[in-house]
Amino acid sequence: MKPIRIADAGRHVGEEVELRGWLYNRRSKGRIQFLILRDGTGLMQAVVAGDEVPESVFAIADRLTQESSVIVRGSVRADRRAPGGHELAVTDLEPVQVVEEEYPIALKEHGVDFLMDHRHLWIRTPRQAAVLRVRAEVIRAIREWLDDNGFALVDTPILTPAAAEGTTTLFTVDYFGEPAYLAQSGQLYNEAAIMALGRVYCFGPTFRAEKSKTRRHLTEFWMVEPEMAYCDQEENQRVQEELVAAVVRRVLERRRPDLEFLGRDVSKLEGIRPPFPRLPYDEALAWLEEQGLALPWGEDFGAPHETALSTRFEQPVFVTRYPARCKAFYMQPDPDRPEVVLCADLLAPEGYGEIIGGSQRIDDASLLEQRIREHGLPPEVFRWYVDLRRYGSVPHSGFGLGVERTVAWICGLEHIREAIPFPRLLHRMYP
RNA sequence: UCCGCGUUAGCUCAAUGGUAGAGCGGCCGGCUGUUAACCGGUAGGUUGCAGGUUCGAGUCCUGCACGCGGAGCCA
Repeated sequence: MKPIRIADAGRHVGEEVELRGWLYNRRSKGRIQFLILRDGTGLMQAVVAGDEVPESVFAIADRLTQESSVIVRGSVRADRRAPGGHELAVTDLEPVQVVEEEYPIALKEHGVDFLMDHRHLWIRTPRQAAVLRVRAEVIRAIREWLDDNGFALVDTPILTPAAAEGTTTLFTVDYFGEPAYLAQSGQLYNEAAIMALGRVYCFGPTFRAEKSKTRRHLTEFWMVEPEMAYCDQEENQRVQEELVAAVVRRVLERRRPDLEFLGRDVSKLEGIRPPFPRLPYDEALAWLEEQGLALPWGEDFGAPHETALSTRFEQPVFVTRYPARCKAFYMQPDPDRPEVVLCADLLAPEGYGEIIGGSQRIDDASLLEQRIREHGLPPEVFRWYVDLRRYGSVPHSGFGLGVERTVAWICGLEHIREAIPFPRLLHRMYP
């Protein structure tokens, strides 16, 4: 008998098939039982009718408990009463492991802390599984778009000798008696790699030891960082908007049922289309002041400012040309206004806020050395980085896109912690 | 690190300073179209920890631990 997956059940109406999965729920009504099965691709109801199966099969069904693993055989039929429109008329049941203990996660509301303690089981629930499928599609879409547009994947190190930006707190590890740090960015290495390969990206976990307690922060998160030689900030932003639009389009194409299950208003995503609006920092500041959120020039936006800006447009918005003093040391000054840098943060709409930070990088060796000094960074650690400006330096740009923030936006999640299978938070390392 | 809130049954939550309860889940029973099914029965507690006030503390006070929400920082 042919094993099928629930997502494909609609193509097998009238056929005898086999489903291999887990019991999500069981509703028993005397001599008829409704087994709600899940297999990772979806949910499907299997009907065990007392007058259609042997007593032994009915008894097995009666003993099945929540999350027991089971193989079910029967014929697929359309039925309006079934969730999803079709169901399995069971002829045979093969329990693989019957859960003997009480399953911790009831099909009722639970608190976040309890669910996070049981994250290894929580991910089985339809909502969490839908988010994880969307996440997988987001990552696949990013990689495909970059691969198809001339970017080479370059894997940058996780263990690094020093801070990339000198600002954020890093996790320290013992490296044979010497301190080493978990990478918070692959960008600096990417800048070396583009001089070899032209356009590259790294895609991996990054680590920030910041004691952040917000819905937008994890201590371990995934970031894709494209970097491009012979590329100015204008082109950098065009690449960003094309990539983001392509990812949204792809998720709508392939994971629309998951988005709808999550209750996402997909019309908002369907409207995402480049070009995205550009908003210079100075104009953003003026607009924020009108909104009663005044900020002195030179300050970076706080959470309320970012949220306000990201609800102003239907599209993601580029906030450009920040003051140099609130940005990283490697950013290229605007030749017309050296007090601002050629950079942009991309803020997702609907209040989601920053999903990308990008900039044109300094390509002059002596200016870069000056900035390293000004930021109090150890010059010897950055020697190789300055070298890149000595041997065939070119204008170049790049950006970093936060995977979990992007997934949270696309799925419409309240909190970033549901956008990664096993989140690492300030007070959470388990499971 | 700062501000605010919280911690009572497996889970979600009630309980004027006066006998610790409900719903869900578990277990037993009933029901042939359920939709987080429903109906009846039943078991289940060191009220986060340590002190204090009081005739009496889940409730008031002090300290601690843990968590949640937000801020700062950032993707």
